[in-house]
Amino acid sequence: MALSSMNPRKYGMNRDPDEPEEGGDSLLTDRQLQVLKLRLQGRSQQEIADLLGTTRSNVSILEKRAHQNIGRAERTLQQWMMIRAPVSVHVPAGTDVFDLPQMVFSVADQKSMQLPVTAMDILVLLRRKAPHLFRKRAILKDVDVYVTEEGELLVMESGL
Amino acid sequence: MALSSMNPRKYGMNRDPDEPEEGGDSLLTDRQLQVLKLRLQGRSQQEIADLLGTTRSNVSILEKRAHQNIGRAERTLQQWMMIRAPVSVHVPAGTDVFDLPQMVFSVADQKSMQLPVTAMDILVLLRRKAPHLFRKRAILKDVDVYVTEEGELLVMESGL
DNA sequence: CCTCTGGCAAACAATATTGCTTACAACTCA
DNA sequence: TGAGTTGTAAGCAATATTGTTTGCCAGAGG
Repeated sequence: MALSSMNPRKYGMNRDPDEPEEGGDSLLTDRQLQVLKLRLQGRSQQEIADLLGTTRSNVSILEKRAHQNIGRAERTLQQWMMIRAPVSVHVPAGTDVFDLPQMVFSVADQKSMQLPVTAMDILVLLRRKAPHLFRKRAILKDVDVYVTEEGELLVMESGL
Repeated sequence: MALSSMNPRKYGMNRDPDEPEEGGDSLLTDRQLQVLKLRLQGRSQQEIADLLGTTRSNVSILEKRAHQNIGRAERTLQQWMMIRAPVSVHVPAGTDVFDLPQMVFSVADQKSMQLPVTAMDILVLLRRKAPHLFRKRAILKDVDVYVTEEGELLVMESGL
């Protein structure tokens, strides 16, 4: 049985107007979520199209727009962190990662802020967030490190 | 000089149709970003309204919708991580945090996955992401922990 | 009392986004 | 070669979102 028969939605209807979208919605529509989940289970676009009762091309576009929305969400949070972060440190390529916490703390000190993170937190988090920017103890490219008052960290290649 | 005179946009125009939005856009519109930045500088809504050449109420709504979009972005990424995570562990209240890495690794082992994180990474990351869910070595509420293949972590209160 | 501050509702025009279709192109694998 | 796979473009109807206005309401502080 095609799943679509349980979703007798009109053309172009992608949200329920009865629910006042209280505050708990995301960028991903129901349709996009269905496609993502089935895709993650290894199904082909054609299989999904049959399950959802639509065309293969449509599934392709639903998937594409879903990933677009995920990218938008990521960039939105990065942007928000960047404008909100009281501490931003420019780190030139070649810097020793072990010097990094010191650099962050010194900028925080200048603003008489006390960050809720330890030096080790910084090392662990940065390594995790951008492994491709490190090589052994060296930093490969110029990066900017942002830290919020809550201790969230963001690493970005300089000039992005 | 009011900033608005440099933004001679028509009514309802919130994006430049000439730029094909290559792929680097976020949820926050220019207008929303202006308000957020000025707000973070401590300005009042009325000040900002004067700067941008609009009304105080408008600034209030721009600010509100900006925060709505940030929330949407957060929920989107959480949702994406949840459906994508091959490892999800239910952790009952009262669990010792030091048992947590073991729980995660055992689930990963069951799926014969090798997570690119150490036990310490897990402790550091979870403490950082949800400090309010911990108290000394105990976990306060039932939570679910999700881990992706790339080693990203997410903690969520169970049933949210 | 008044003022400054902020949240929020309803309404509107303009623009953006979505789900969908049809059609064409490119790739891999047998 | 052919089949299975995926990306993508153009276009359409329906819905969502945005910036804006006007107006009302509430707390804080003088």
